[in-house]
Amino acid sequence: MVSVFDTLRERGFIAQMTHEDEIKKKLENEKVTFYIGFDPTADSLHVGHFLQMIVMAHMQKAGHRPIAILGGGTAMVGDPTGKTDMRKMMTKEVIQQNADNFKKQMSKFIDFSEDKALMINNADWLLDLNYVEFLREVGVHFSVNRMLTAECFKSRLEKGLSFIEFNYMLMQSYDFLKLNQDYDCAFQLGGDDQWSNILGGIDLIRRVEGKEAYGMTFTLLTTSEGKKMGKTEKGALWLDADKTSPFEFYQYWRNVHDTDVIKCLKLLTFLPMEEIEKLAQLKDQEINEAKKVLAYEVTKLVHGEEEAKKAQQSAESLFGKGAMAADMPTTEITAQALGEGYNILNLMIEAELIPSRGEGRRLVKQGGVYVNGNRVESIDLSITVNDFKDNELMIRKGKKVHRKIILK
RNA sequence: GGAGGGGUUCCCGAGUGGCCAAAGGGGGCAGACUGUAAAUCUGUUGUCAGUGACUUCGAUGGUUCGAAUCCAUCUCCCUCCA
Repeated sequence: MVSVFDTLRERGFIAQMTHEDEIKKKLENEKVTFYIGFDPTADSLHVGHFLQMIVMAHMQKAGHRPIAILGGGTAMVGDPTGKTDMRKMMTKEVIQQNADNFKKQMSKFIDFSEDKALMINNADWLLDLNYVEFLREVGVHFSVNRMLTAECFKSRLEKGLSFIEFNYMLMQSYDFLKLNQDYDCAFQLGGDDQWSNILGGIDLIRRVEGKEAYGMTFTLLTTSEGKKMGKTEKGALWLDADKTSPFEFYQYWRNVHDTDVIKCLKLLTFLPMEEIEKLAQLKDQEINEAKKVLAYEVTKLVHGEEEAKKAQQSAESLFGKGAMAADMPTTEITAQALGEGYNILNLMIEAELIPSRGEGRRLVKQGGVYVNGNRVESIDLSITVNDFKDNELMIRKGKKVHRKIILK
């Protein structure tokens, strides 16, 4: 039996940890309660969160108990880590709404039944804190001098750091202390950018409770060029099917860089290592096979097997044979609106393929627009009923962006 | 509270009365090359329109034939001093 510790290490999750030997031993011999925090700053989880949930799932499988902390309280303040600008302040209501969405999505990956995992909102204790008491209980234990030397604040000192954000570290540390007291949780995990915040909590527990606590961070999901992964032209890659369709989601992973495929397979899927090793042997064109596996597996985890299959089929017929795909972004148009003929540019605007007619003109001029597989030569092209086959029409922009128009 | 500096198109950043829809870079988009990859090269990047019109340079008013550029007020940000 392989321990979770070895699994995490083998798959390349671990970035830093506080006490390697103790952590390893504990994970192998005890049932450990650990926690990861999620700040509800958007209305859906994204890929960064996904990685954290995979870790939780690995840990849960090994018999440990995860606590997912929803940062309903901390999100009120805003984590300055990795941000170059001050965050927008969010209202209580928005944060609450986001937290609810998170909860729903998270339940897909983690088993919260029978106390196997907990989900707690830190707003429960943070919002009611008394300022002076908090300062006396928690504030005393923090040295401003030392905080300022932390990497996460350093960069912000040049751009400006407000007092509210400066306090983020104290609040997260307090979370850890609270969980340690109430749930006997002595182990915090997080993305590598959370390292200093985690250390803050460990320090606080040691000072207040005289107990040892542990921390571990994981590799941030970055491309080989060091950029954050999960960004698309529309912003983040969301786990919510309404915000990022399963097809788009699939395509994102289908198109990752060669150099990132294996890393992603290890981090984002539960495929056994032997299988991944095999895929790692592939060269050049064959790497596409590994990408297909990656895209399918990740989509399956997030959207379910059925959606993953659909996305895969769409992709194959689209890029493979050129046949009609069953599932891809569609736009409906009525025969009445179509009338005597609909200008191609207007149709593309209607289908949200282009933001303006100017953009459309450019695309056509440069030969980047196709209707039913034929390049559009003129911006005056008029689409009529005759262009539809079985009431369907395909418009393609560039090589990868497709839209199906349905005649009603 | 005092002194100074600044807010330019998606981002960074030039521009200090007409030649400015505004240099340059980044990013985006398309084409070529490919493996639905990367790198590279080319084109393009305010809106509408067949070369012209309209809206834009923190906000509002003013000076002027003409303002991103000058003046006034407001607003936000930064630096130094307290």
